[in-house]
Amino acid sequence: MKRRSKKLPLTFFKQPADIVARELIGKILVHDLGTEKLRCRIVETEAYMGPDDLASHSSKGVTNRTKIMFGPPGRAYVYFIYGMHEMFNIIVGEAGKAHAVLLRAGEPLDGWHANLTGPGRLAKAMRIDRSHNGKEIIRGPLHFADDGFRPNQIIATPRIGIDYAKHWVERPLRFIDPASKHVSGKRYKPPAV
DNA sequence: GCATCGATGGTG
DNA sequence: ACCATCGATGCA
Repeated sequence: MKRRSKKLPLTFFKQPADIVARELIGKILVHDLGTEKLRCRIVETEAYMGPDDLASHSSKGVTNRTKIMFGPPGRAYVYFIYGMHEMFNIIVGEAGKAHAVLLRAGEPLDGWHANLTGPGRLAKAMRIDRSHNGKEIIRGPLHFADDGFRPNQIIATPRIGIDYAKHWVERPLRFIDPASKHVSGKRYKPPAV
């Protein structure tokens, strides 16, 4: 049976990035394309804590690329990297603080067969690209929902691929559902039983 | 299973 | 000259 789900309100996204990143684990990302509705369970996120965070693009200040990060929460920040991948973030926190949450992995729902393990694959499978950059993603076809599911456990680890970020490298700002088989990376192994 | 490498283009 | 990645390749 399918649980009833509710859209997450804007107030949810006004919290700091580390809070939102943790709370998004177990929630649902929805992209309504009209002909079909793509849904996945979020199992991995990362928090980027604003200009002081040396891993965050916002640490470069306001540029053409990062200006969206300094705007109001609830909008998408989608950027292109390594010549082939689009990364999907949501701007959170107070406007101007440039907090953001990167969506790193999800589990396909509704019998959908897709690989959403890793940020590039998640964005591609969910059909999110640079055309969504700056778009409001609370009430529109792209939004987040809560169906009442709660992971048994949520674990924080260091973030992936930010070795240049000095003392921010080891900060536990990556959040995962360790029970999911769709988490990316190799930094966390569940303890052997 | 794990390590290494190259694709490929936006960015400052 | 990098880079919030991924898939292929080599070797075990």
